[in-house]
Amino acid sequence: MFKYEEIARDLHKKIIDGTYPVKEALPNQKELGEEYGASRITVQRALDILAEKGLVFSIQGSGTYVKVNALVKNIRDSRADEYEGLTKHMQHSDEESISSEVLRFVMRNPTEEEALNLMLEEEDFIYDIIRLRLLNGEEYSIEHTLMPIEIAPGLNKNILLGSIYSYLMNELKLKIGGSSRRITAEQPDKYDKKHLKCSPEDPVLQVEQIVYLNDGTPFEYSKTRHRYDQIGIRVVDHYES
Amino acid sequence: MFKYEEIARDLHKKIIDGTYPVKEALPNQKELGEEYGASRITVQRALDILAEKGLVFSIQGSGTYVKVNALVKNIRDSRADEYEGLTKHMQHSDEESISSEVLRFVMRNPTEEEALNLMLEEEDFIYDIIRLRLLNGEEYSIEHTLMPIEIAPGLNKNILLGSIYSYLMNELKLKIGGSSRRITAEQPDKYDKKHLKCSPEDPVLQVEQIVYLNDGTPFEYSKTRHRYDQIGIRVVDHYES
DNA sequence: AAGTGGTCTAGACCACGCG
DNA sequence: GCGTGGTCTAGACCACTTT
Repeated sequence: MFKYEEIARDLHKKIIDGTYPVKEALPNQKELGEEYGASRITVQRALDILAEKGLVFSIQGSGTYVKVNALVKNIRDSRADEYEGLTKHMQHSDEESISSEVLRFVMRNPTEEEALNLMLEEEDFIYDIIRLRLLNGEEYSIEHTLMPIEIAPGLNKNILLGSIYSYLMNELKLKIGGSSRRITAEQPDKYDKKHLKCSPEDPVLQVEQIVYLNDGTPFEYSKTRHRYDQIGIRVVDHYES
Repeated sequence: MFKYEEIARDLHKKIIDGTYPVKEALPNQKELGEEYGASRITVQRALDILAEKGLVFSIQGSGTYVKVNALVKNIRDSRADEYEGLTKHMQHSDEESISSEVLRFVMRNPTEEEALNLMLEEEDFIYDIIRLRLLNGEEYSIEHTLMPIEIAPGLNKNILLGSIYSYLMNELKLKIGGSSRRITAEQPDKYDKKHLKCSPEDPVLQVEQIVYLNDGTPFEYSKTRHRYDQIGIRVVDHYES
């Protein structure tokens, strides 16, 4: 725990408990430095963190102020973030149970387009996985996942029944660096009708994504189709002034 | 233009032109400092910017490396960002023309839920605006926008025919601080069928959003419904290691 | 043990908002 | 003009990786 983190955490706390009320200015950087026994630069780093979280904003020549929606942010503190299929979303609520049904699990060569997306050659091998995801036993989404074998050797059906991600992160110690997603509404195809029990009028919310490791290597190209009445996707942005 | 920005820009250029190839380490911070006549801290700030953009990553004790997807990022350099209706998206392509049809433009009090979302009292007044957006004369989306009168006085039908945002930013000098969106797929309702010419099987991609000013004041609560075959929403994330 | 990035300081100057 | 935040420096120590 570094000093700038401690300061940020303490300021965050004081914003929530009302010590520094909404719309009001914080003490200036020099004063905060004295209060925490830190240099002004270190205080600035702490304030940068709070600005990143959307809690405060600074005006040069004037001061640093608490945003009027700072207390709302506290309810759901996140940036445009975490999608990664279903598993993580649900881990908060204990009541809900997730299970998977593996509809396909094969290895093959990628098509030209797939090779491009995963930065592979067409001679390389990938897993081709289709899973039906169930929430409390109810059809929820179909995940079609392509993954280079080289990155995730030893994938097996047992892992597919749980979370691929926790295998990659906890067992293989891979670090996820980011993702690029495209979200669309689609008409249901025959698989959606069969497995998600969609009627022809039930739209599907599709998330097409490429997920990258920390060093930028793409390791997953997937399309997930959700029943429209089961999910929405939340995105929170902060623009820098 | 600050020194750390110049350094970041120059390094960015050198990554793109191959001076610093993908997967390779950059010179260390001390050397970069000497090269640019800057202190190590300043170099670090420049590297932070590149890391934020997803171009490089650092390993303590080892070095700073170019991400293997750095060159791809260059194609579309953006964070999870800019949605704001239609206007901005399209301003790149000169061929396309956007027009609007104002279906509703009234003032009224907010409901309890709307007041909550816009941080208003139920006695305050809001604009209630519905616009049909056309791309090259073709139905594209329906935007339903609620906006506090106090923040955007003087809104008129002429402005609605163009971009509300450019009025707010250029005329009223407001600064946008961020947004919170929820993206869902929906069945078409009767308005979608009428104005977007949706058949009962044509899904709608809905974006519900609250947009905030720089100081955190919510100034727009809107729901935009798009024809599913006209748009997808792109989201790009970077996770901090 | 040597080299690298991460944190931190004290002090300086500048740009900007505000009265 | 004063006070504020924004940038920048030189130098220090620490944590970590690599050899």
